[in-house]
Amino acid sequence: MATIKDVAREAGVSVGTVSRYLNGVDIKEKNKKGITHAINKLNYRVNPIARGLKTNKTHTIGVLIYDLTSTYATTIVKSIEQKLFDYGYNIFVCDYWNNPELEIKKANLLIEKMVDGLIVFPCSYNVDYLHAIQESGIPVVMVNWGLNDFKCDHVLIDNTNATYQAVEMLINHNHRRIGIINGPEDHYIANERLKGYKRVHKDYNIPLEHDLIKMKQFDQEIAYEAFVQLMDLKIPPTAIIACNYDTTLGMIKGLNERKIHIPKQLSVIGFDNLGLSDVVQQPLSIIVQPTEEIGKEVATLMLNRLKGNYDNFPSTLRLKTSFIVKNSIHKI
Amino acid sequence: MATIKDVAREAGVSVGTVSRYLNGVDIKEKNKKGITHAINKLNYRVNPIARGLKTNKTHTIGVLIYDLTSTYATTIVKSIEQKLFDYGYNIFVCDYWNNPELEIKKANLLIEKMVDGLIVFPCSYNVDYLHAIQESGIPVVMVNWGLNDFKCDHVLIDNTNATYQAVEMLINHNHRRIGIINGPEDHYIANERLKGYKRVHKDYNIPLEHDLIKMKQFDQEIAYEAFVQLMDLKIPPTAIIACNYDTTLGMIKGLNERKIHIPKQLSVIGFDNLGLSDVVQQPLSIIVQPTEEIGKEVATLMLNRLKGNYDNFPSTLRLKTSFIVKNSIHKI
DNA sequence: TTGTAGGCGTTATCAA
DNA sequence: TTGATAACGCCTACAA
Repeated sequence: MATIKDVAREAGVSVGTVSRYLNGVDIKEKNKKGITHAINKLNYRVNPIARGLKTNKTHTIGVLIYDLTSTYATTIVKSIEQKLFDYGYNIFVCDYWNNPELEIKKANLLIEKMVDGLIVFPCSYNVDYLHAIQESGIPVVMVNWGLNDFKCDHVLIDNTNATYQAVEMLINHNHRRIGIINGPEDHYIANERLKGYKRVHKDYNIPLEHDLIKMKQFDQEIAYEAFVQLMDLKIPPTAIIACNYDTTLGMIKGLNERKIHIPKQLSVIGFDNLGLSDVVQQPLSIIVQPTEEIGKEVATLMLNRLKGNYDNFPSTLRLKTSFIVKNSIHKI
Repeated sequence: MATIKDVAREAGVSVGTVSRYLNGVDIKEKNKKGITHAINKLNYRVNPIARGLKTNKTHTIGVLIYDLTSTYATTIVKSIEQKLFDYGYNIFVCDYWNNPELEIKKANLLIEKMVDGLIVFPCSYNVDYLHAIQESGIPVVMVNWGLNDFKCDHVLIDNTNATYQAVEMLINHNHRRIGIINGPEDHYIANERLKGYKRVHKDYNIPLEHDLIKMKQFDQEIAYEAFVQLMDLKIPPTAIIACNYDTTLGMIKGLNERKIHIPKQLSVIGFDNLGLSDVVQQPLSIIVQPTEEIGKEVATLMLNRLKGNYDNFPSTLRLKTSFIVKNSIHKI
């Protein structure tokens, strides 16, 4: 591999001149020519490792996600990458398999690799490790995860309103027994979405019924079981809302297995439209997140912080969801 | 950030001793204690960038995939990562959005970041760029993509047999007009899978019918259109096989839309079981790839090459698919 | 077994 | 504007 030294020798100038040229500093036209010639001849490319050693910048952003096979996460990551790439950054995706211990380990790995910034999709509140990272000057942006004690930039969606509006529609169709299949209570997203469910019940003076609220896991199989439990209640719900993609899939599995007709026998609302909407046979109303936009905002925020622009830090962007209404909601 | 120098000073030894300790060379017990103490006190961590500058090793493997949101690819990548991580390597996932130009760009980015090895999921034959990479001593492992002119390690699945056996089962159920929804002919995987389809027709003396063979794109929407075309034939097929996950989804969309009963009205076989099997209402026989095993083999191969073990290079592993048979095949 | 010092490929400072 | 040279943090002869 040719080094800057070789180029300098070949071009008959000093390494300083070559380095300056490489970094966009103006040099004599004549030298410029000689250097580009030498670079081409030697097929020289800068060594970003060596450069990083000196500049402490790698132009690489670490992205820490809970699961690489989560289409929700990868859809957003794709959008993040697209934008960052346009600005000369590339990303380093790490997956921590929903394991908080691994999360810390991998975060440190990323830091060791000298990423210039860190984008995190958390799935627990064990994010103390981010303190040190942020304090060491590395910008941290969190995706769809709220935190009270730790100050960093956030891009969220309006989880509470999303479920509020969806359930409100069910209520307006005279549903009173509405089941909810959700993640665990100590999960930020699950909790926010539960809030919407509760709030709209309160606003419409409908008493909450514990049996109808399934705070389980954001997991297809477990959601399926929750669905079965709901339908096996002495008085089953007349409508069910699933609170993320996996729980929606679990619910669909249950619908298929029990051959429940939508919307005659049951009204349903799902969450996240990640490709399966065409595959399910029955109509399905879906709460949709602006994944593309989320990614863009995350990237923009990160790029600002990297430039040293810390305007209104910590900033919290909250994006609106939309609601695709299909014939899955029945008036009773 | 504390450096090795700081540790040395704190422990009252030389940097050489600290470095040796860090790299597993035996040193005096007393010094060992002093150094570990200093390391803890200063919260010192080696700087892999600096180390990499010296050793030319980053313990990072680049993974180049065509699309980050492809569950097929990420499922395999996850398995790759799992294994590599156990051996002290981590991965750097890059997505080239099915764009051969970007593919080259991103590959070079990865190389610049000094990855020790490169794992590629190609989607075209424009892989000349890999020549130079491999010749520079960086091991390259290719996933499910065959190549005649370029020698590198491969992990494949037995694409041809997969479709052969599936179509054979249809034939044994007396189907003679079997539609196939597949990717483009210049796509390695599509082509291999087409071969199986053709071969079994030949072996059973069934003439091929051009109208039944849809070499389109591995894309849900386009596959849906192909499905419609097949069903709109004057004499539609009695059975259809879809040749990857996306085409399977497209086919299912068509089935739903036309309310075609499986297997009474049509026998169908899909490809790749990536979460959809529970979601579709109708029974679906599926050709399944051993994604976990593919990832493991890719990682193992890579680890060997990294160790300098180039036994039987280039090696081509071909893994068997399995076939989940459900009630989607009707005897006529 | 340990310390010293040179070098990995850059950037950045300082004179010239 | 340029060249020489000292860092950056680590590894590794070589000498002690």
